Amino acid sequence: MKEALSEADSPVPAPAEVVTVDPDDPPYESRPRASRGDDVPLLANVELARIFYEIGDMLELQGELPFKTAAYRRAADSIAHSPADVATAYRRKAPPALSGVGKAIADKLAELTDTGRLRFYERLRRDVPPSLVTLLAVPGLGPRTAGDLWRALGITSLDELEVAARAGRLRAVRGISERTENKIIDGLEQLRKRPPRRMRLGQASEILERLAILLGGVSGVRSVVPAGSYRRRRETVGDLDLLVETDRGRDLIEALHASAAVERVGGHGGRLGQLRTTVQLLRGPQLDVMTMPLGATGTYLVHFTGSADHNVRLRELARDRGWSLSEHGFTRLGEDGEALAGQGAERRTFATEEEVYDFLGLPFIAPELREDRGEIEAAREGRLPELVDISDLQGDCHTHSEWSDGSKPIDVWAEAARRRGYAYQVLTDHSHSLTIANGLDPGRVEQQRRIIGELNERFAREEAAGSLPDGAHPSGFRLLHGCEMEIRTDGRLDYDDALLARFDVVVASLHVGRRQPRKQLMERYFTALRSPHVDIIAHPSGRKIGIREDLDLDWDVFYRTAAETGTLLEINGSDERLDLDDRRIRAALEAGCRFTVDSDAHYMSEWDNVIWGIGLARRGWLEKRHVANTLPRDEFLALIADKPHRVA
DNA sequence: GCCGTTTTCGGCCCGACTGTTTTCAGTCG
Repeated sequence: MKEALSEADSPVPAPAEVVTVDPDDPPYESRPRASRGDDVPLLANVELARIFYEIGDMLELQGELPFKTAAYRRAADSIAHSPADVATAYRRKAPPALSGVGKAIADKLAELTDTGRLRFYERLRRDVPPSLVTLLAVPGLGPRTAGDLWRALGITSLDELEVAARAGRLRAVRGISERTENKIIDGLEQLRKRPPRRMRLGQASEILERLAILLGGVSGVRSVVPAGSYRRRRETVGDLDLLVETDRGRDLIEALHASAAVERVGGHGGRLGQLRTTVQLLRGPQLDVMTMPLGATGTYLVHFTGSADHNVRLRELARDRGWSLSEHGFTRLGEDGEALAGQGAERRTFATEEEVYDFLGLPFIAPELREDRGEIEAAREGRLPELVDISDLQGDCHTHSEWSDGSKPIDVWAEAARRRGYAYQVLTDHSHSLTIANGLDPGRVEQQRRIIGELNERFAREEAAGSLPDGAHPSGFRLLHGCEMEIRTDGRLDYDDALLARFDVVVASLHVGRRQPRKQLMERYFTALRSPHVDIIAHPSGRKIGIREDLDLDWDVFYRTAAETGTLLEINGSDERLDLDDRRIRAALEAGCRFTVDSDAHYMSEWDNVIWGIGLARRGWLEKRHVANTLPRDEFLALIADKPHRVA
């Protein structure tokens, strides 16, 4: 079940920081619960989830029943992915219905939010050394063996493990040979050398495209499909997965192994005409390649796209209908509930994913939704969203020219955007207080406006004369004058109202003073949200994945204020931002917010960031009507002009 | 520990690979 662990979205503080045990504090049992209450800090969903993941790990190390440990992890998944703020809801005595959370875990959640502590968890941490959990990161070392090593040799940390392994002491434990011992030493070295790092979507895409061209050229190959978390558009990608439809699997595997892109061949095997191999790419990630039989790719695509949790649900559904589901297809279950084996077994395979879902009585579920976050129920009840699509975008509301920190002159952007087929693009150079990005003072804003006006006049003349460039939008193109206005540390906006009123679109954001306390940050955002001129808040959380943490905000209040004032929230498609993230998009949607999906392009190559933005929007269950820049130009401008503009 | 238009008890997802072992358990995706 490392699978479930690695799927946890973002790192959270070490548990030691979450549950504080003060030696001078009277023991919990002696304090009446009511005396704690509101001064207990509320834990974020990821922090709560982390505790339950860890409980699952520790129980497993203790040798607890697998179903019990799995139950804790399922509950942790549910908490981590809940759009509601779980701790706040519990504090308000209105716990949300979370699948996998029954009485026992609900009680633990109540205790945690009420007192900031969990006695069960504290006891476990006394019984099972918390550092033992770190052993599970060693490739090939699972909870069973780690628990055995701890009980037999008292090993509780990576350092102790290494010392014992090098001294040849591990093989004293039953089930561990010299060979296994060496494998553990290898695993430890791998762990040191290559810390597990997930790739950004853009990096994954580049590698996958190259490989798809390589493999697509091998004879017998009919299609190459990237699968796994990349296809689901998770915000970062670990290993890469490629599915190849071919009847000449051996040729394919040989071609891959012979490629200069491959540093090391891990392993390969397969059966039922389906082959697979794992390779280490040169200066790159690990790649799994699986072949699919011609014309029967449906269950393979479903299986290797995942997520693990989604697949579990599908297999349960299959089971209910008397079938066992695997990547190879459906197999009829016998009287005893076991899949029938051998020649006589009834098997079903399908050419497409649509047919696989149909066989299970479900409509097609888009890859971005396959996380077991309610999509199965929604599919069953016919209320899956009609997801927004990249082809719905009519314009981009966040781009930079060389006037601030972008790369090209204004007219070059405008011409290229026109040929790209957009109906509009908003030029949003930085405002003057952001001097590091060469922000524009009011004088330069006026100059910019004149240039944009002249360009648009020329476009209008050309359209009237019927001379549109190749690829142009049928309704023509206009460059809209906007800005990315800094919300200053003292809470003031960077331009005055008179100047702001003259922009077509005002995007506000916050780059400096990120470490201010929550109250101050919220005040700054309130000023922008309540301004009649601010249309969009760009990259609201301010995070950079793996580099910079989120701003400390009261998110529920933020969403509510955005919805009330009709301020749009940006989904920034830059693959190092991806901000808002999918969980926040869903929460904001429930609060009644509306969105834009933007590239934040500084270079033209970054225009395609909207692909990741749309992926994220789809993971957040957004439909076309929720995304403002899917509107035709006139409607978009009317919406912007008329704030508030809430979703009906 | 969770969960139920076949159940409040008895189930709970699938297959491949690996290693240690003579028939299976642990790990992984």
